[in-house]
Amino acid sequence: MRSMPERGHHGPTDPSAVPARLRSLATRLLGRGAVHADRISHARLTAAGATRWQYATLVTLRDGGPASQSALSERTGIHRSDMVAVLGGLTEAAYVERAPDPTDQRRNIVTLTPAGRSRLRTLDRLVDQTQDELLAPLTPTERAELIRLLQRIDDHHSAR
Amino acid sequence: MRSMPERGHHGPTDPSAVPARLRSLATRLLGRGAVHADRISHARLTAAGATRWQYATLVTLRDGGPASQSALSERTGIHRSDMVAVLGGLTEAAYVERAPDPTDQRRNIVTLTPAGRSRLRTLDRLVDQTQDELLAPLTPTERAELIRLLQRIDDHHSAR
DNA sequence: TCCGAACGTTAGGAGGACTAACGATGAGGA
DNA sequence: TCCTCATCGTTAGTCCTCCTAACGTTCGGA
Repeated sequence: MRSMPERGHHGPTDPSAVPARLRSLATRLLGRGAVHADRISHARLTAAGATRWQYATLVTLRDGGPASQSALSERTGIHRSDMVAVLGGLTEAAYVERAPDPTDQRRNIVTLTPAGRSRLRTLDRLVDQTQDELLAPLTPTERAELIRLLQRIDDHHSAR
Repeated sequence: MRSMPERGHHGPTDPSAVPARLRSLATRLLGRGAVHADRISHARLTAAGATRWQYATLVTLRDGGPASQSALSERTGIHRSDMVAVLGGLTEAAYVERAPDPTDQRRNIVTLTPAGRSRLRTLDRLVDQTQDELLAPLTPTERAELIRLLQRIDDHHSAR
């Protein structure tokens, strides 16, 4: 059924073998955390035939209503050159409609379809599961604290 | 001087435009945090002609003494197929020596040279600066807490 | 009217994390 | 002892994400 190689799992098997200096580097921990997060969400989403970028785009359309591609790009953080293919896939699946903006010929207006809205509800549940799997070792309080700290870092480095 | 394109900075300029649902996803925050971390450490390290992988390898040698390539791979989390090139670069710069293990012809024994040890001291300072730049918006207590939580996640998902 | 900016699009590159496969070597069991 | 299987270093190549460069079109301000 699956032709592509399973996304594997290398990395250290024995965490205690990792030098303390490396183990406590925030840059390294974030990188490794992202790898775990990728592995988990990629697995769940591809099993449903979706991608992270598609999900982010659908959420943004539900949240902010119809928008141009560059607005979607800005809000999702997905590069506008990558957004093209994302919307291509979503349009093909009829989760989204792409029409020229009558007031500005340069823009497309992207709209969420009912099918897209329904699809999004499915993906919402899937994404909730990925959060749970990723944060499994943390208590609810710790999860909230982690998210808060990560938001602060993201906001700081995204600003300007 | 630099022939390669500067690693830019796209992403949302206005964080408030990002849907709340996306903004609070741990998977997304980790991904974005890793991007910021990458940008910062990549910038500082390439300016010094080094890479993250080289640094991790040097640290591991200082911490655990001479080791085979597969041991280094295990301890750093760098894939053994990538370790080849890392050690190639370090050997060429004479920061490291690679000699066949007399007790096991399959292995190489990698040793840190005095030059490598000195190089490592320079990089240590650089890496400290990257941590500081990345974690700038957090207090010392928050930094420690973030690191602790990220370690828990990494340990959990790295185990077995 | 002209110039510069914005928009969507295509092509492509860098870097990280892998898989697959190879030859050589080692170790354990029949 | 012989055979089998695992391990080691190595090469080649894949996938994904993030990002640059350039293009033609369209808009808007001086």
